[in-house]
Amino acid sequence: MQQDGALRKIAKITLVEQTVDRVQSYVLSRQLQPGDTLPSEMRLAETLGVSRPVVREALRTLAGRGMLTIANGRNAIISPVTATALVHFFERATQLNAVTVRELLEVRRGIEIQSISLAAQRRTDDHIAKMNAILIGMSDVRYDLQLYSELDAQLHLQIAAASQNQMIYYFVESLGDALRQVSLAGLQHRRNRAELDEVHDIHCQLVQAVIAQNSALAETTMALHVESAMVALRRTGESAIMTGTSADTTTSV
Amino acid sequence: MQQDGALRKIAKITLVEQTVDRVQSYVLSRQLQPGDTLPSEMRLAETLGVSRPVVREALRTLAGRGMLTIANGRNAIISPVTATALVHFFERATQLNAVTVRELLEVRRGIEIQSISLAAQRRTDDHIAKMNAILIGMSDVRYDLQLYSELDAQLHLQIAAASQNQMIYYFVESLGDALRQVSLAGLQHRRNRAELDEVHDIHCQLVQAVIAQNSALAETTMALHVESAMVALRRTGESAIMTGTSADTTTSV
DNA sequence: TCCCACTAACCTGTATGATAGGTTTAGCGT
DNA sequence: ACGCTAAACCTATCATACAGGTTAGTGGGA
Repeated sequence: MQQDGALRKIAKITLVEQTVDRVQSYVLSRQLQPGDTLPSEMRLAETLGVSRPVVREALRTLAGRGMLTIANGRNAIISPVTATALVHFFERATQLNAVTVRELLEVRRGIEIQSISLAAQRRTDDHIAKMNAILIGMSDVRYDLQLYSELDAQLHLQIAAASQNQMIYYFVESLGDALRQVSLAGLQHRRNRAELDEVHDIHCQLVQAVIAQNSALAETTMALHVESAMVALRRTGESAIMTGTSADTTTSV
Repeated sequence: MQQDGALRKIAKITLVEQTVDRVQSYVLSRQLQPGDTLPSEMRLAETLGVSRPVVREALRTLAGRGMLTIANGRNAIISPVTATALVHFFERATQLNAVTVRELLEVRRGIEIQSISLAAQRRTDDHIAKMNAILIGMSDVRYDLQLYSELDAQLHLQIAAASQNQMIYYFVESLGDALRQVSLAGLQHRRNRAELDEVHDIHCQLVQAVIAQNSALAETTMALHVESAMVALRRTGESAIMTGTSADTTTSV
């Protein structure tokens, strides 16, 4: 009786998983858009011939993937595409140490260069205005690391917006999130004023290149910018390895 | 009456959502690694003071995010980080037309350039050997679009492997997946032999640059390569817009 | 002594039924 | 015509039960 397990395994997709697929097909076949609602759990259960708990678990799975929003009293709603799935992904990768901060920064380098390259080609006057506004704010808080890094993130987002590429925007958003959590605190502590001025100067150059629609210059400047972050990280990485973990006094005295 | 909505929203986190967070904290606090198991649903339910269905729905949510694997008879298992979450994300973005193929290709451009740049710096002889093996295979099937594109994907993956950056590998993997589904069929149909030879030639140049550890050359060559794909896409995009929702496997009744 | 088959304990998969509480809508009253 | 309320609908959660998969221990046979 156990030997047909090999065959069974193929056929042995659980009801919940089948339901996940079928709900997904339902959404796809009707071309449901963000904001549209699914039928109620009871109706889905009847239609698909399964019990309500099975439907609920399937919906939770899809909600976990970022496809649905579930709330009390309302039918499930199709979610718009957002960066949350990416945020979860990066969060998890860093928490498991499956991926190092260095690796994230390298990805960021590729994305940000592409981002500013497109931004230089496609930016509108409106984008420029917003970037300049952010730059002015940055100059004001230039020596407040907390506030500055906040505006720094906004500037990079604005550049991504100017790239007219939604996907790039999501990546810049989620990568910024992941990197802030992982390394920013430790990273920025050991910067003196000269270095901070230099960083701000590069930010100005970035915007200048975008204004001038000089995408080659924008790319190289951005490369410089990200690489300086990598260097700073390497510097901190040597002394302050994982302040968060156990109080293990390594014997490397 | 609507004003307390803000307050309500804070207090009104469902038990399932709380349980999601608490299970996640549990995993984090114990530093559970891929392959490790969670306590049984019953034990979790007791520990957290909720019913088993609530625990199950929370676990399904986390499984949807790619954090857990759930199977019959076994406790839930911590999943390794894989590209599946990214695949779902890209799949959904393209299905909703929230993102165009052009946008995906632009992201790919940034990632692949970074990928090959690092590959040129870090590749080992073993990587080179595998790339050459793939190139030979490609040459053999040079005019069979189906087989060629398969090896093409493998080559790009091998380059990503040589970059020694796991995250980049995931991106190359999932972007390849998304782009294959969306555009490859239509895209490659209108290529004649001369163009195919040209494409193959560029592939050879890519590997040459990696071998020579010339990362600048590798970057520009890759830029060329991806941009030619963009041009080809634009060409097909004009006539064959959205072969789109193929009525594929809507199998089970 | 060693190996294998079998069973018992544990676990997830799924269904049913019930109740509490949030949302929406239609109807009622002014 | 407008506002309010109540009914209808829906999700959230719980308790319970049983079927079927997995694993480990146990006892018997070679």
